Amino acid sequence: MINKQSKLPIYYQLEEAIKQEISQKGLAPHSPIPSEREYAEKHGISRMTVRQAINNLVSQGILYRARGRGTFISEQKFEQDISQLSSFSEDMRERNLTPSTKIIKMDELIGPSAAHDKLNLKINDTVYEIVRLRLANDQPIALETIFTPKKLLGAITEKQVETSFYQYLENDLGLSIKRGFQSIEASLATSEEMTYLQIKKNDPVLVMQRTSFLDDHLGTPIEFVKSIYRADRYKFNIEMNRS
Amino acid sequence: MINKQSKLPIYYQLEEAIKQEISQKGLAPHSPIPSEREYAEKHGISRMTVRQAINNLVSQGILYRARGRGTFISEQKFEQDISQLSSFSEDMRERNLTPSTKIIKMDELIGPSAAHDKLNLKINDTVYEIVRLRLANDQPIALETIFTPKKLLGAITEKQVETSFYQYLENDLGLSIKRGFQSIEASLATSEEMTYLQIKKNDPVLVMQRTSFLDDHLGTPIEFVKSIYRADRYKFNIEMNRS
DNA sequence: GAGTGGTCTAGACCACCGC
DNA sequence: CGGTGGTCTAGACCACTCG
Repeated sequence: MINKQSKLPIYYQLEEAIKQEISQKGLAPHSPIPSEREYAEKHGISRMTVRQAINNLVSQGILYRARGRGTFISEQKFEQDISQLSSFSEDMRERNLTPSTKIIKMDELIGPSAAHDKLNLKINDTVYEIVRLRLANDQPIALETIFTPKKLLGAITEKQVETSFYQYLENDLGLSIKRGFQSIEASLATSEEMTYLQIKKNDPVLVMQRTSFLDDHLGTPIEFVKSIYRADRYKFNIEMNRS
Repeated sequence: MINKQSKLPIYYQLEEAIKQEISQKGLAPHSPIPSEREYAEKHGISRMTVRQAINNLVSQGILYRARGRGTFISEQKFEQDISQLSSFSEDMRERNLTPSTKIIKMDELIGPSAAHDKLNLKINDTVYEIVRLRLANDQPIALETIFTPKKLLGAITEKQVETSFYQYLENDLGLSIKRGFQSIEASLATSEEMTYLQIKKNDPVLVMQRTSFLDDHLGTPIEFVKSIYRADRYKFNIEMNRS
């Protein structure tokens, strides 16, 4: 129900109410929901407020409108599922695998480097270099090298990067990641990579490089990471929109 | 200027006017634009209408708001640039390369197949199988096999798939593609692939598989394509949002 | 305190759809 | 035709930011 005294905006309460209504009644995709005027009258609110709630649900891909006909429930979930920038740990959990990590190396880099470039840093800024072997269900999947600026992280210990680096940034440091740019190519493993990943000469690997940026309207780069994935155990899945 | 007699909505005219204002005055990212009340008064329209225009520009990533401070211009382009589902031709042009195509094979498949599964078809539906070698600046880049349902395309000729298949679907058939789901993995080329791509044994390749869906609220699958890319000449670039 | 965006109201007219 | 979403108005009060 809508509570006009609540600190939460009415349109937001209505959004939640509509979402709940859909899941509770188990409404199927393409079933109509009540009209905007019905919602307005039922809750004693303005139609414009109803529209704001519905607009948000439409842009979340939960509803769609048809002029002259009504508002309907979208095809399930699909539209929300546009693939998100996700960490290795999140990715593995989504695949119903248990992620784990072995830290190989932790260093500090000073002076010019490719990472300084990618992270848009000055020459005398310090960069952490963290090399981790990532496993799923205890099987090696990827060898990952993270570069991240010391001035944004402060002091870090091995403990803090033993699990999800994104989780550390977001939950412990309160940094919010907005977007990432990544490239994916195929290659053959180097001998060091072969050792850690337990693969043979001429086994192909996927090389993913990513730069992630903060949600601070300056788009500050927060990490540059290069990951080598075993091609026999990993495949990228991406959902994309057109236009 | 805003024309209230125009058939175009006022908010849309204002959107265009603001975009033009930004590019004409060459306003830098993070500069403020006039307040909502200023726009309303200046054009003799309601503030809610101004808000609708600005909301649209915000969701297009052109502007951002800051409560109590104002509305500002976003960091250039970046936010709009979330990578789009694009065809080989579009992709190559974006990389300033000239795409071309050699058709290797055109067939019709009947009976059960992996493509029938991916395209959600019945057993006795006919599927076109089109194999094309894709080149950029006359260098072979990818070997591409498209599966697409005959019942949605009708009769097709080699001429029609000599250039961009997406362009053919969209411009000639008036079909609108909404989204695609793709996977990317690394592999070694088969001997047939090696021949067409002019690569050697043990040269790695990228294998991309994609299913594309129409914008028809049923999300009808319109193509399943498997492409083999030369790893030395091609790399996927993807921009993604988080949360 | 003055100005900003965030929310909300109670109407209105329109174009479109299906019967 | 009646009902729908699409657009628009002319106000209002709020929370927030900044000088």
